[in-house]
Amino acid sequence: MTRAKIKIKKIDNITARQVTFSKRRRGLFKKAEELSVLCDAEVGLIVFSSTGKLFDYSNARYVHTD
Amino acid sequence: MTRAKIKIKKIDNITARQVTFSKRRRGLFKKAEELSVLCDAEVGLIVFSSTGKLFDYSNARYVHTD
DNA sequence: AACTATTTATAAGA
DNA sequence: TTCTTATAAATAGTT
Repeated sequence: MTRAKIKIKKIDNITARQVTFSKRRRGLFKKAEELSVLCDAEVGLIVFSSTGKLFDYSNARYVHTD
Repeated sequence: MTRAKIKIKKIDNITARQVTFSKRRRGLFKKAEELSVLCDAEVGLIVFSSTGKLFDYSNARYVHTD
């Protein structure tokens, strides 16, 4: 996606994989929040890194329609 | 983000909001899948549009560590 | 639904 | 891990 185009396949090198995870995780959560705000949508996002660390986001509002 | 930079605030016009929702929802789900593949992460994503329509993604593998 | 000018995300490197 | 930067990707406004 930048200096060089990459293939979407598991990154073998552990260090490189962790670096990419940090960068893309941030981007993903940012996009998730933008979608919820711009479009008045409810979004829930859960990510576990390959080392088992949890990251999550939600803007859920508890609503019932009945 | 493109022809013009936008503010991240709720889009008032319903039609415009739906169009943006469709475009950005696709982008978000694509990014979610890319993260899971590239970084061997587990990702769960749930989105409800403002009209209550559900969209979800998960690559979860059921694992236990004990 | 397609187009395209621009913004944004990001791979590689420092 | 944080910054830089060149380039790929996403997307706002338009048609």
